[in-house]
Amino acid sequence: MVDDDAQLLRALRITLRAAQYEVVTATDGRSALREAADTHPDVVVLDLGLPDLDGTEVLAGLRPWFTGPVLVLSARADSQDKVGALDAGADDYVTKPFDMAELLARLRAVLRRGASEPDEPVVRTEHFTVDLVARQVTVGDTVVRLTPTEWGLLSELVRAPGRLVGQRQLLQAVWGPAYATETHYLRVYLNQLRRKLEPDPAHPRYLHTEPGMGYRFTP
Amino acid sequence: MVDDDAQLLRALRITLRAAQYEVVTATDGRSALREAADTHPDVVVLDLGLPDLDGTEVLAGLRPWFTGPVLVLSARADSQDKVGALDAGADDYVTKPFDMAELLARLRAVLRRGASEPDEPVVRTEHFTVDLVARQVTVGDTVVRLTPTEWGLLSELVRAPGRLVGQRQLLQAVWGPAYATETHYLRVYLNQLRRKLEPDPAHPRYLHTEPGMGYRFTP
DNA sequence: CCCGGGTGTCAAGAACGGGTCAAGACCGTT
DNA sequence: AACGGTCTTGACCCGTTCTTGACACCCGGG
Repeated sequence: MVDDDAQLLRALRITLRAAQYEVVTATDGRSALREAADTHPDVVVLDLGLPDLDGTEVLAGLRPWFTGPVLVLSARADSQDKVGALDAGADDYVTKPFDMAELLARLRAVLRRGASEPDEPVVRTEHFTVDLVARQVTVGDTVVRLTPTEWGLLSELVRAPGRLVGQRQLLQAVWGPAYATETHYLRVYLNQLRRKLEPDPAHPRYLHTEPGMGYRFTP
Repeated sequence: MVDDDAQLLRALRITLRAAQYEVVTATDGRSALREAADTHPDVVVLDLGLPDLDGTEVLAGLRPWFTGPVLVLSARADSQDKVGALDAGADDYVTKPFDMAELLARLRAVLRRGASEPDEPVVRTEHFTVDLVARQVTVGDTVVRLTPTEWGLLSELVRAPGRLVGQRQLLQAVWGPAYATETHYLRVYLNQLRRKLEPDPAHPRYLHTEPGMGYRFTP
């Protein structure tokens, strides 16, 4: 739970405890990010109005590696704000003041969607490591520079280790919904990624192609 | 999209079409359930105020088999109603009147979470395993590559363990409605699947033929 | 005994999708 | 205005996959 209002924090903590949740709190953005990285929570409840960082910045800091649900609280009811937060990675947006029973129900709803994988901020293989938080890739001991597009593609694949990611899904995530059929882009950029990361780019060991379906990162 | 207000339905359809969604509509609960079963949508937007069935009844009819997200619309802002709908399996709850941009953002948010399946997504037999989420098939210890068509066929069969799946149903699901009579395809691809999966392809143990009817996967 | 519907099996050409390279378009910076 | 990096687009070759046709088989009924 991240909120700068100690009053509200206390009330929430009591209610959530009573509902059998374990609660960790933070009152500003920086400590929120630190706590999240330390405790690996199942869900984050985040107030947008924080003293140090903007709420969306916290969201942006969380999202590269945190795959669990984030429920945003905010005093602002403007739909601009809602769209911004949701597109920044929030799973739900509740405006203050809110009904406690509704918040709990929404928490149950987002948690129901599976708290599946344990989140790892850093993905390692024998040949390279991908640091989702620092946005940095290391091959052997040397840091490799990736372009924004290359990074977007790689992080999308690396976040689903072993799972097949459909080409449509990749295109929509990296380029946007309008590019869902531009499969050519994928070939070009996968090629570049393999040349930068694979020990033998011609015979990929980590970034596999599943013809007609998509691509798969195999750790 | 399920709503009895034709006006709203039309507006939504236009907006969603523009955003590259394919839209199927229904104006009452019963036809909504029928359409959903026929078209297997990725997401359902459901108005709670319907002429025939109560919205929660539709939700209850959907949830036993529909694993995708359901976004509920309602004129009622009471938090009792919200809690009820969310606990009945809704993924989000939006009160009318709503801002279109917000609805789209919430749609993106629930779709981003993907079609996570609550039931066991891995089907195992003594000789091979089918991981429906990772889209991977393993025979013994080795991973077997399937073509898109082979995978489509296999997943359709494996999703109904022990049950007979009609030829027409298979063809429509994998090749599309226009191919409902091309039973030859089934023979060719079942043959390939058996050669890849069965211990003795000539005497299938898992992928059985029911002459004149269809095929059956027996775990 | 033959016949016909439905099935299993094989193979070949066509169609498709993928890898690769490089030139041009685009963008922000200097 | 020039520059560097990045993204988009086009062209080519290649392997795979899909489609289609041919033929053998099994099994019941005439």
